[in-house]
Amino acid sequence: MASQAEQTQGDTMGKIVSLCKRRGFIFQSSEIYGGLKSCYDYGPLGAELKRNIAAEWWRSMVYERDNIVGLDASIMMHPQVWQTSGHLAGFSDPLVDCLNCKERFRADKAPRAEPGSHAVFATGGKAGGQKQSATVTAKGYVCPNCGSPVLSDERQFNLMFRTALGPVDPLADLTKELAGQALSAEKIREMIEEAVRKTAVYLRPETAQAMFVQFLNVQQSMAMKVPFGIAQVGKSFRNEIVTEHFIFRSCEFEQMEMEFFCEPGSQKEWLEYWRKERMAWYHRFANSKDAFRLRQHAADELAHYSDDCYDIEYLYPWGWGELEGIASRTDFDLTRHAEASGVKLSYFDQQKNDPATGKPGWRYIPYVIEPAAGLTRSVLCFLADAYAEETGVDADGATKTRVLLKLHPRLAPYKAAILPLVKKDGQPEMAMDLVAQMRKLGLNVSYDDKQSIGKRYARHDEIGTPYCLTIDNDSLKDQTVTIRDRDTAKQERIAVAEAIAVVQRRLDGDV
RNA sequence: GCGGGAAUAGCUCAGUUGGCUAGAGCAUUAGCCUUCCAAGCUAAGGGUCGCGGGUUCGAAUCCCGUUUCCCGCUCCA
Repeated sequence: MASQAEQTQGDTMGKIVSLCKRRGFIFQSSEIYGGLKSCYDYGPLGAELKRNIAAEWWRSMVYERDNIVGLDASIMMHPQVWQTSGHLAGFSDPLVDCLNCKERFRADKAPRAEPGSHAVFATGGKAGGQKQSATVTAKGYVCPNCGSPVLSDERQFNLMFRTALGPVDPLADLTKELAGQALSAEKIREMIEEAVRKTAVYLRPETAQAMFVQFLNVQQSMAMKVPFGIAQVGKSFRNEIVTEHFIFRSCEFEQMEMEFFCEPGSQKEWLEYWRKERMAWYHRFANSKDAFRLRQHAADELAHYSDDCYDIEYLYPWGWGELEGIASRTDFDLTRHAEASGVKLSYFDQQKNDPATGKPGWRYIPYVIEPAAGLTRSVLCFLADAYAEETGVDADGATKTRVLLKLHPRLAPYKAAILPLVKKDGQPEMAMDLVAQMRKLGLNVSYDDKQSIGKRYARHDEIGTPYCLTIDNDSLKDQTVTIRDRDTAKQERIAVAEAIAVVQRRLDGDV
């Protein structure tokens, strides 16, 4: 439910949230029990919208290309995957945040310093900042990055959801062992951690790692030649500290990621290529092209594995926010997994000469460009982009506001609504016959004979149905219908067969 | 995680210093009527006022806790 604050602050977001609930797009999870933080359910129409977005992504990434194939990996993976990727740090080792340079580090690995002494560091943490000094606290260490002693508390901190694989309670034996023993909190913590770790598995915090781990299987089974990509759509889970903006930042979310493996040295041009491709994809389905922008990460903003990165940002109702990250991940992931697993995750190109030796045949670890899009965020983005209000005058001369979702026909839950003008005189029968014809063609259409024709038009405007085909008495005589366009509300009378063709053309046409 | 705000019917909201059986519009359902943009008539269903305690003769209203949402910090491998 939208709050007062949201209503007063510019209530586009509130209106979207309200429409989502009223029209069956998105509900809060477990609402009858008071709701569960940051969890949302996609209702009948939201499920369609999300599926359609994912299907269009898949079509443009996989079906329309020779060199990209799909993957649908398990959400739980071997814990070593997360050890290697670096996601696992923090469960057993307390982490500390530097309040000066924002570095997060392990307390036990930090440089020691005498408590009470003065530590000198640069403000902002990077070269060029002003020199400053502060007293080293009782912690007895400073930030490994900038040397500042101004630090957060030590915290057991991890964004991953941890669970146990196997039905045996990992704490059963430990409980017996601990009962009656007088141990320090640290010791108990350590013992619990050790017991839990034996059966611990994690819900993936990103889908990407599966593409790296299955790199060889995919490459060999499909005889892929570099450059090639592996695409995946699926759920990921992160224990976000702050969840916000409806479905924008939630602990359970859905990603559309593609790892594109290319020759070392070619990453810059591929990054450029994917940046353009992905922006064009959003533009193809959106009304407001200006609401999308590309933002390059600053050098100090880049993740440790990345040598360049762009975000595609969207102008959400509350401001610019991330929609997709397109990162140049170098050979970091494959190299790390190769080292940790002992499996050679490399590629051999017989056509090329090894640049180091000049001899025929080049074995290398591919570089990776990763366009990682948020499917959940795309749902919100396309809803916001489609939301429109038009003020007009109704039949009685009163001012009316028409709410409509100008969704691209490919994304719209229903491709058309088939409406008998009145519920008699054979009109419902003819309408249902038309519905059957269109469903046979694979079109998701809606039959609707509830209430007045005006209300039905309004309802379908609000859920983004691009066309309404209305059956009246003339339809029965000459096999015509009126076809109404959602965005213009204009109607014309055409033959039934032509109406079906119009709907199909918009779907097959210039998307 | 910190600070602030909010929660009354499916939606948007009223509800006075604590006081009658908690209301309205829209939406929903049934019937009638209707030949093109939220029409009309008749009737019906739907709320233990987010949840749990407390104060009181009496709580939607006051107090405490809690859940969820929003805003601002913070965080975001």
